Amino acid sequence: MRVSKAFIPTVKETPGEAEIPSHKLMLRAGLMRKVASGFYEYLPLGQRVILKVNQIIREEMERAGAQEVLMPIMTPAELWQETGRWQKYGKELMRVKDRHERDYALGPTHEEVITDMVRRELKSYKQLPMNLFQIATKFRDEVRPRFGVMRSREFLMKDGYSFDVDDAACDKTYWIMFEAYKRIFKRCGLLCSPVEADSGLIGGSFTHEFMVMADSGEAAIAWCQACSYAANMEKAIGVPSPSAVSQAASEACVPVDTPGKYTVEEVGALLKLPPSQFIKTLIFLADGKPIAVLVRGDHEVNEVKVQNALGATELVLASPEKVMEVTGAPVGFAGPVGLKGVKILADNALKEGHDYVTGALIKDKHLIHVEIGRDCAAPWYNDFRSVKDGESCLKCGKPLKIVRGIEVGQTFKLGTKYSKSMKCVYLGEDSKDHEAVMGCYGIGVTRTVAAAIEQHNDAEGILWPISLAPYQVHLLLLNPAEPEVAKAADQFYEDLKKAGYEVLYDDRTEASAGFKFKDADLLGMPLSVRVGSRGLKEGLIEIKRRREKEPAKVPVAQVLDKVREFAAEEWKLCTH
RNA sequence: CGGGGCGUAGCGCAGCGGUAGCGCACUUGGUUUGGGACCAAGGGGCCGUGAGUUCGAAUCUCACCGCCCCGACCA
Repeated sequence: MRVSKAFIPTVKETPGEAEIPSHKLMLRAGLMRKVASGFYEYLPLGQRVILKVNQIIREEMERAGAQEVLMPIMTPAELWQETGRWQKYGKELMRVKDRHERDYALGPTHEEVITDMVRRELKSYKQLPMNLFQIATKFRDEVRPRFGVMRSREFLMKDGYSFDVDDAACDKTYWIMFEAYKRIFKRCGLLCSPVEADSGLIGGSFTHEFMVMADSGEAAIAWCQACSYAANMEKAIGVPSPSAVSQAASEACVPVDTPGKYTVEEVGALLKLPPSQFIKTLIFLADGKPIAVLVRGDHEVNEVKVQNALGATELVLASPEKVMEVTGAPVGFAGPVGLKGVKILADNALKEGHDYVTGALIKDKHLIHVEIGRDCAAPWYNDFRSVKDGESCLKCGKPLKIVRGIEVGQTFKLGTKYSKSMKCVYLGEDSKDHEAVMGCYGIGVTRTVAAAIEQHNDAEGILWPISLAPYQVHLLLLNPAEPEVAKAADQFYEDLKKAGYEVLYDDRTEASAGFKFKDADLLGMPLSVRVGSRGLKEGLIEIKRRREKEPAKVPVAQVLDKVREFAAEEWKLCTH
């Protein structure tokens, strides 16, 4: 494509609305424009990247035995009512009425539609397994769209659904999809890790989120580089640092004055004791009932873990008034000793330690020499805290890092949740009806594009992995006014195309060399070929990799070989 | 939905009671041409919308709309 004829509106200044690198660069490089909050239009360059991601997904899904279908974006309310999600989904489900006042939802995901489709055709176990996917526009009326295409209301998603005869067969399919996902993201040139996660609204028995590591990510992950253990903070388990005191206190537990000191830090400073010798006591309301959660002074309560352990639907921190009512003291002086009438949960890390300090349930007093089990009843121990950065990995003992990640895909084993409520059954070998066992597998296509930029950019612009780059080679004609230079560049354009490369040819006569360099850095094609009078005089052409600072200068006759060599190196980074 | 901020030229911004401005971009002519060139001449605005206050409103007041950020929420 000649730049002189292309629709690639690059922008020098950063639009004010953009916050994170991918959003800024997608606007600046002319990949997309915003139409309204949460809606974007993709310009030619953006669309080319999307098509590349789609193609990789198609190839890997087909390799894994899935078949492509296409479902409507408008879905009838009755299907959602069958599974109860018409009520449960909330405002995110975009509801619309047609001219006959009939209710529909714009599909945010398609479990109901696909289950309906399959149940109408599924008769015998001989038709299973069945694994179907589509790449289609999804609509979710997000509370707060942000970060450009990272969290938009309309977006492109690959969603796949599998149907198997039983649990074991579903597991097998799940792991085939899991492997396919790893291949897809590797081929997209992304550093991506599957993490154990919570299953949320879709429900089901187990699930992985595929996270692209990037500082701007919305989710925190505990990650071990040594053994590649990775888990969502809601699930992650680490080995805590040793307790401050390992021997039981011989003295009896006694109150001390701590006037005006509420926090672990303040009381610790006053008593000259480390935070890890404290028991931090937080009062929560679980479905309205007060509970106390104990963690070590240097740890934080993980509310999702508490909520899941209790099986509660709602967990909120108690108000100061409620704390007063439950503990008999203001916030800051709660403790397990003498605490009556509430269920007490304690984090596992507290089990090992001794001689603790904790609130005395009296204003301005704390207790020292506290022994759990001696001074108060043994609580319900479980994992109730968040992993801390630098803690040891449970699997290999190496330090865990807390990193941020962008969720680009998720795999769920659904079980029979949908096939049961929607009666998606087949006749088994035993001549009886059985519910199909389902899995579902999503990839945010447009989000993957943003994540790729998030992971591959510098101060000048994008650095596309060659597998996603809109064009593999950016050819720059530096001196368009000089006929012999222009002629040479034109020839390279033809030769490179003939050699099978996708070439963006900056043939503009009005743009200066410097302008073209800046545009090339911004657009981020992995390779650029620079044809100028300076080099041409000596018979040399510059070939520059976007990731390298300096170009290679090669004789005219060797340009294609050098391009081939560099391209091969780039492809190695995107090969599974 | 709570808190904060912003709406002025295509983009980035200034102006904050008295004739609507700057930089970039755009058009024309000329000179340039290896890291976002220079000179000259131009075009482009219901100052988000509506109501008020005022002799006079981009500027003050109120309401509404839109957008952005933080939070709650999130396959």
